[in-house]
Amino acid sequence: MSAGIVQKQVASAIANALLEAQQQGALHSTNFPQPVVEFPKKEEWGDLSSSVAMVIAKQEKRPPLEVARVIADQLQTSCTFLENISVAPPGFLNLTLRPDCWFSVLEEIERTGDRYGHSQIGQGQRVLLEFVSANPTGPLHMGHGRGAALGEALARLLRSAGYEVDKEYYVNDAGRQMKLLADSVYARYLELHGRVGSFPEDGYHGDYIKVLAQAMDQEKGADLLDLNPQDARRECGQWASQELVRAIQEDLAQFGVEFETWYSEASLFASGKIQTALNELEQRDLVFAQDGATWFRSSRFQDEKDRVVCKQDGDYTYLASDIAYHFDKLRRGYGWLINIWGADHHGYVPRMQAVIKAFGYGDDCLRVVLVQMVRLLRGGNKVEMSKRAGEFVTLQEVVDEVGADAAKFFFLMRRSDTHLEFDLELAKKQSNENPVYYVQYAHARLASLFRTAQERGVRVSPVGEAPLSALVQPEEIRLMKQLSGFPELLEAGAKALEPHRITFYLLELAGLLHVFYYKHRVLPPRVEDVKSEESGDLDHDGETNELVREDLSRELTMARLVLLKQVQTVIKNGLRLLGVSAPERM
RNA sequence: GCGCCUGUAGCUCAGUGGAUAGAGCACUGGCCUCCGGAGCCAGGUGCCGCAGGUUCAAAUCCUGCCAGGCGCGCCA
Repeated sequence: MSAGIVQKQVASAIANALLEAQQQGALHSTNFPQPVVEFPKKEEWGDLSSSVAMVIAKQEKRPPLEVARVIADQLQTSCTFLENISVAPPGFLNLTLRPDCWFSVLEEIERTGDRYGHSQIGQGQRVLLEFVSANPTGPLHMGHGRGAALGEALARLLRSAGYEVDKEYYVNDAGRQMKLLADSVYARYLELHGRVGSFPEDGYHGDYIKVLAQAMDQEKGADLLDLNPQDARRECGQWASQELVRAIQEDLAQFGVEFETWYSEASLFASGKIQTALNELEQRDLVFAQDGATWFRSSRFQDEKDRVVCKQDGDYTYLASDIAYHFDKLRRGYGWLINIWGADHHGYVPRMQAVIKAFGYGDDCLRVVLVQMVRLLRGGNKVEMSKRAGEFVTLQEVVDEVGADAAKFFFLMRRSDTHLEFDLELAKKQSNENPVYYVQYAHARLASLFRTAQERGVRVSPVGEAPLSALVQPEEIRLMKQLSGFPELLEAGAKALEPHRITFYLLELAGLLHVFYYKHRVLPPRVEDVKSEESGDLDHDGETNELVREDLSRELTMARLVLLKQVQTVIKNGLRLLGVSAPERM
């Protein structure tokens, strides 16, 4: 556990107060829940608040407000780090901490550095995260980009929470789609040699097929014309899918997404793993023959009906591959499988859950994260895409146009199960409309500050040596509070599989930083500035942007530099989890 | 017909049991002699789709309905 150390401290203080109150007869319950401590919505309500009084009111058989007062009295006497404590209807405990409580957060960040916020809730459990897994029948498009960004961020988030995550891409290099690809490429190849090939009815019409045929022609010349059509087609298919997989790998690498393994569907056939998995099911009496086909009894496991795994013509269905694939994942020792799928595959989820259960695993072993469609806009107008005609915006085009950072950040600004509007013009804008730059700018601004400090010979001291008691301004306290919430954010985000929470956190943190930075100075003015500035140091005041005086002592400079160093660390940590760069300059 | 997802400010969306529901954008007006103005400040908006229910407490949980999206193959 590494929920924010301040919250932890307060929670245990409340827990102690409950016990003490009970020993003194002020409370009667024998069992107390772990007190929940959270940031209240309004600053007037204090730094932290707890609802514990309302939770135990029932077992105490007293009104929540009365219970809250008892706890408050106990805390008042036993707790030294509280500046103020109050109760509010219907029974909240509102706590205001002494400012120096937050200093421990700065120490914690300095001590743990780029691991600040990490936890061990995953306990080293091995997770297989499968995502993208687009058929190697064409280039990746926008929707795949969303899945890719999500998967990469999720992997990093889960690793930060103590899971051992492997990322895997399942390559569908078998089956009907591959046959169509082979036929399409072969037809284009024949055209190159002046022969009229019959282009498959539902083949792939995109221009990239022609490009593939040309490339293959360059490499192999007219060799394929001598083969019988069946062998030639197979050759075309294998060659094309290899090329496409390589192109996909390049696209993803440029997008900053890499996989530990690329798992071939065809290898399941070649190695006999499909038959092995089906035999395993047969031993469990979960397959049967009917109408000349072989069926899996998925209805035993809350699927709506049984499913065919081997067709009348003897071919395996796609489900058969998936059964073998997931069986293999489990056999490789992963205790938790996470699949990121397009939302249009949601109907397939119960079937896959049935497979997991059929092999004797709990249904919590497989978690499917569904990703909704991306609606692409350009300056507010919808960009039409038609996969049929081979016209779609590829991931490559988007990355070329707006950059990998902006693309990833935009993909991760929404919960995965909501539709996403992606406006190319907005993502490109280098202005306040663009959230990516707002966060990155905060980081670059701090980097610049530290460069300037170094130029002027001002050293950033270790936290332990800094006069932190100089930090008393609301903007400073707010920053420290926000920093203290980072560990809890990562834990909760990992549990919920929701990396988008990090983007919102970073936008808030960047906002607090910008406000602070506007209102307060950190470095003393240069000597020549002081001479020309007879009226003394200027600074900005509380809730307005009017100029006011603020004495900038040496101590204050030191303390603020140390604070901002930790802010920079956390922004960098957050951006890294999203897979977005934290630039030193922009 | 059945199933899954979504419905929150003009727009795009946060918020999944807590207090008077938030942010960005858009709109209006202001702020740079100074560490990066890609920044800051001020201005107002809501039958939280509708109706019941559970609870001390519901945007959040349950039920029904309405609207939009997506599925429901011996396709992948």
